[in-house]
Amino acid sequence: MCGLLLRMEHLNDWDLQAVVRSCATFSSSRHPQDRAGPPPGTAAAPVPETPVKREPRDVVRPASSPYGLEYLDLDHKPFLLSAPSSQSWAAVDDRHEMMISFPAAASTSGVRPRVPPGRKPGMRSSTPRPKRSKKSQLKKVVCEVPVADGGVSSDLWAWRKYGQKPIKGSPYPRGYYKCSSMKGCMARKLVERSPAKPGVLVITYMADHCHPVPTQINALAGTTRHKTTPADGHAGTTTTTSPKSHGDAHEAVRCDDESNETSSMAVDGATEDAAGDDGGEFWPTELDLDELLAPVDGDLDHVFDEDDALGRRLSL
DNA sequence: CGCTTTTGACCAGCGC
DNA sequence: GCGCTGGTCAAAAGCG
Repeated sequence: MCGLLLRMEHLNDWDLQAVVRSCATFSSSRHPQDRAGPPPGTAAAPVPETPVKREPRDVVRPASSPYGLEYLDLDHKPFLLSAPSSQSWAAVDDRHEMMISFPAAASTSGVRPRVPPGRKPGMRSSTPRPKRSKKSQLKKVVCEVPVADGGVSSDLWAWRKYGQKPIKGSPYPRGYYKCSSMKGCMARKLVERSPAKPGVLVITYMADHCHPVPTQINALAGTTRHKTTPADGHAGTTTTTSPKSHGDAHEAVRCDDESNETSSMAVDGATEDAAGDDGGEFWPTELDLDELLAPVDGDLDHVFDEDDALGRRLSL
């Protein structure tokens, strides 16, 4: 890969950490020595006052936030980061892209408030869902990851699939995932194959997590599935939060074609395993962006030159 | 037993 | 206003 492409636009108050963390994760997990240091992470992950309580949108995270977002030009035009192909991340051979888009009108979280559980059949009308934010206003982060990448670009979070829909114009269905790391977490992600590039998975993250990155793999998840549905680019969803293998993150990363079909926890678990190396701390949270971006530092000029081309890449 | 995925139905936004 | 489409819910079934 090495091409960690990071594109951001319309940055405002949305919590980017989860997203950034997501992308940071794969790179760090791919790069043993880079994350040799103590996961940085630790406590940096903002711990919500209550597990399910969302952090107020207007809360400004300290500049010293885990990923040092201050490195990013959050207030200006979109930019993108990419690592030179000469990168030492030999294991990563494909390009990852990420686009963060924010609506001018920060629709709260971009995702409607959680609907009280227990909706009864036929009672939907009695418990109207809050109006869904306009699609155009959803705050999204889009990552393109090569299918062959095994979903490494996935994240530390545990996701539970809650739906799948065929998408018009695309031969591949789109899978809908919610964060299952913690109940009440509104984080979601959509996974689908790019119609134009079947070898690329487009992962769209929406909303942010209301909890720190799970250290030990998700307590809520307990199963691992490996299914294959060759036809659609989505099935094969692998959900995993295997509570084992802490410390073998890299070996644990699956790259076989099957597991990488979709998001997943197989990968997530792998990265989580990495987190486990530190003894239960939220490792990624303090991942220093310097470290993360070090590989691309010298190439930013080059990257910016490509901005134009990238601007054409993803549009939601 | 607790979690997941699957799947059909419902709901709401958007375009015409 | 209507139809299409995408997003979500929740029951059912499967897995460890």
